[in-house]
Amino acid sequence: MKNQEIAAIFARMADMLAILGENYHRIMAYRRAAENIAALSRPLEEIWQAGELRTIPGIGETLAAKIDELMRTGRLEAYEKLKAQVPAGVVDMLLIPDVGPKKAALFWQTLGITDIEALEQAARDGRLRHLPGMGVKSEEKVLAGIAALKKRTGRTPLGVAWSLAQALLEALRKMPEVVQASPAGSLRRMRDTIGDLDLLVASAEPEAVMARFRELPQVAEVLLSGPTKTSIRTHEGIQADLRVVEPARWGTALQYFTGSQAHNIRLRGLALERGLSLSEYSLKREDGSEILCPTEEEVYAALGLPPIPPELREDRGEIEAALAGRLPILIERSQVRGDFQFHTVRSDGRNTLLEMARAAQAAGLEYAVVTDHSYSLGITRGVSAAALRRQRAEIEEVNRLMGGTFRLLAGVEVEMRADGTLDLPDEELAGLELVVAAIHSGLRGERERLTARMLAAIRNPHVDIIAHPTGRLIGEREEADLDMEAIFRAAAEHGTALEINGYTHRLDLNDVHVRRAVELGVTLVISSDAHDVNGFANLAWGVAMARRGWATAAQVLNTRRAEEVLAWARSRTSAPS
DNA sequence: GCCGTTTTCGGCCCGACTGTTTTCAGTCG
Repeated sequence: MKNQEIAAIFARMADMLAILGENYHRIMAYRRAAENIAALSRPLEEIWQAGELRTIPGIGETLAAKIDELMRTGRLEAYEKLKAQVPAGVVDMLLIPDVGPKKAALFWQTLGITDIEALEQAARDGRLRHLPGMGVKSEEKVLAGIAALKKRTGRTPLGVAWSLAQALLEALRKMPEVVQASPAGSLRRMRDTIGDLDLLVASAEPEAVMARFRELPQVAEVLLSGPTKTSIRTHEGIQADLRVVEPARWGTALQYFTGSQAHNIRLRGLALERGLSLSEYSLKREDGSEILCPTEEEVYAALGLPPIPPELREDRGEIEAALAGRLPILIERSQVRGDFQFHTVRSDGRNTLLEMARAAQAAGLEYAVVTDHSYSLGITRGVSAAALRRQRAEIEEVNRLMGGTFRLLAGVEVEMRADGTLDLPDEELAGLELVVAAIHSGLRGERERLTARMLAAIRNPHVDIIAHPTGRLIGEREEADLDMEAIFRAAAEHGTALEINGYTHRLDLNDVHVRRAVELGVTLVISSDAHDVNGFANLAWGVAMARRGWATAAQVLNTRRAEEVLAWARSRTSAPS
């Protein structure tokens, strides 16, 4: 069984236990286990086979036994029992905003409601308002929540959320009462997808800021608003939460509001060990006196920790690494010298080679690899072998025009065909400076064949880089069913680089995959996959995935100069495979 | 259910907002 499947079972069990009114901490234990399993960079099955389940944080004797049962039999008796007790539709009610385990249980136990449709009908009939703790307003909230659930679009890709947030932050920074404004939450941690936009403001006049915020043109609906916290929904249907704090409390507030929740819980535990209570307002001593932290660094320092980059704050070992003085020095966007995938009008891009070269240089790059699609990819206009040779002359011309300040490298995004071969002959590939290989079709294929197709490309000495390895498209297509562990090991063995594609809807490899690739010593490249002159901005999202995967500059090819990259590619092609 | 150079039992992060309530429960992050 896959990590995500087992994590989902434990998360579902936590929901069912909560509805049954079980001990809160027992429920949390299931949730923590689910989160930690979902975040594992290795297959749980491997850890199970090695008998090392108990090394996973949050997995003790009982849960280890449950995982063992799932791995051996494919089912879990305790889970089956819970499913027999709690109707699935009642668990689904937890998806409704403002409906939690207590209310779901109330509707189920008192009115016999066992799915969302029946709940909606009961609310319309005015049957919820008479329940204990309910009223007319709560009944309306249930209806509004069901409506919101029905039109919910899911999570938003980082790059899309980022620009929406920037617009709100710019508006906030223009307000005279605002001292400082920052993204927080998963946005600041640069998760690949974002639920709500979390924004933090420092101001001595929170009510004035809230009033102005509610009136911004981006606001479609005010969901709740108090003196320190306001939630709105934008016209795009995305929720934004604004918190306002005094400037003197900025550090604790930014730390708290950035999360993740799991990271914060660990930090608060560390604080308690030192006789301190950490909240978004301050560190409080046992005598009630407060330590104010205007900066985040002071919060971490007070707990005996170096500053931890937001991208690492997931409780995936960063606290242990920080305590041991072994935090990685993460790659930064400013260290990126080149780009390894972009397209021009020759395939499905919108700009010419020269326009793209100038845009890449304006984005701070020294070089970029031209990677128009090869011929067989039906959905785009691909380049034939002959067109590729003509493009080579164009590249040289553009390089002359750029006057030595910027360099295009001759490459291609060559298609891996279903039979594992590439759709350009070896002699054509040999004439290129860099070869990027990718799969665009048949991604729903069966695991063994698809993996074999990837491995064949990884072993091909002409192939330098595998583009967007899992093929996922956020919100549209799941990752292909691939043996990623085998792919990482083969890439490490053959020195083939794997791409972190920064295109907003790809972000592929994602953070968890990057982490495993880094552990296994795989060489990585970050690509913008730009299809027009604005596309080089995508490099920032690729860098974000690299950082979330604990990648340092040394492991990412983009930090090397063009000549070093070419030397790397030549050494690969000449090496025996 | 997990976890421990304070404990193998007794803890387990902390606070805002809303709505239903005369002091708090539920939800959310």
